[in-house]
Amino acid sequence: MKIASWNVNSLKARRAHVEKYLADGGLDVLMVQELKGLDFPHGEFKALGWHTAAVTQKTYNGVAIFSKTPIKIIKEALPGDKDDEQARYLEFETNGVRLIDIYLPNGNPVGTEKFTYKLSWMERLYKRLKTLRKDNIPFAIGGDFNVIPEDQDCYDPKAWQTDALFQPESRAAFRKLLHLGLTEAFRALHPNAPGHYTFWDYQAGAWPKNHGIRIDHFLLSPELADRLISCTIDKAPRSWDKPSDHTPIIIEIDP
DNA sequence: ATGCCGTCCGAAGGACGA
Repeated sequence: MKIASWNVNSLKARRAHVEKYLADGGLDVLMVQELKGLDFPHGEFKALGWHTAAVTQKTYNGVAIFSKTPIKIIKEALPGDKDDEQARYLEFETNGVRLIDIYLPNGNPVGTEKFTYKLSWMERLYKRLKTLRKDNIPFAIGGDFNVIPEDQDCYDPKAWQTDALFQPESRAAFRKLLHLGLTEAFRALHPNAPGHYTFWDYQAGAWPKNHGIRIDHFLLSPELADRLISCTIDKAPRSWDKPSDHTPIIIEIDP
């Protein structure tokens, strides 16, 4: 079972890219982030053979899933704050597996309510995942975590020192998720391997110079970690015409 | 030290991203 996560930076702008990836990627499930629009063309994707679900809002955020098998939606929002209307969370089951698609808040600039929102969102996520662990529900969570876990996940740690993605608080909150007994798929299979990124800024020639950061991740509960076959970053879509600034990360799970 | 680029909304340029 192949599951991919990809921040597409506008579904409207990346529609052809997504359709190409669904056609050629050999995926069972694709989870995407940053739809950046209210409308989601369920009918058009159904015609292409995909079950879909989406949580959207106007202009910002938004997450969606594509699956070859029917989708049972579990939650369309992260519990813990009824006033939070940002479309960043989708928990579902498909093909007998619990999956979670997230677009974790960016949090910049540090020292503002945006950063405290990021940290509070991560604490709410911790509580939700803790519940799933306590209830012994196997799951995989993937998405744009907007966290650079370690120095080796960043081409130039100094350049990111003041960024919300690299703050000690952000990284500690990420580790706290791992301390629930979760496996970070890419790093578990590729330890001590710097230079592997999932995001490259559009500016300053970041892509050709491989000045990237690794911020898109999959975390697996123990049962699914046991079944993890591979975790790869597919750099190809970042080289396409008018690309997203992120590229897909893919896990393969033994069925 | 800062902007670089891209997208949205909407019809100019600010908000946001990371």
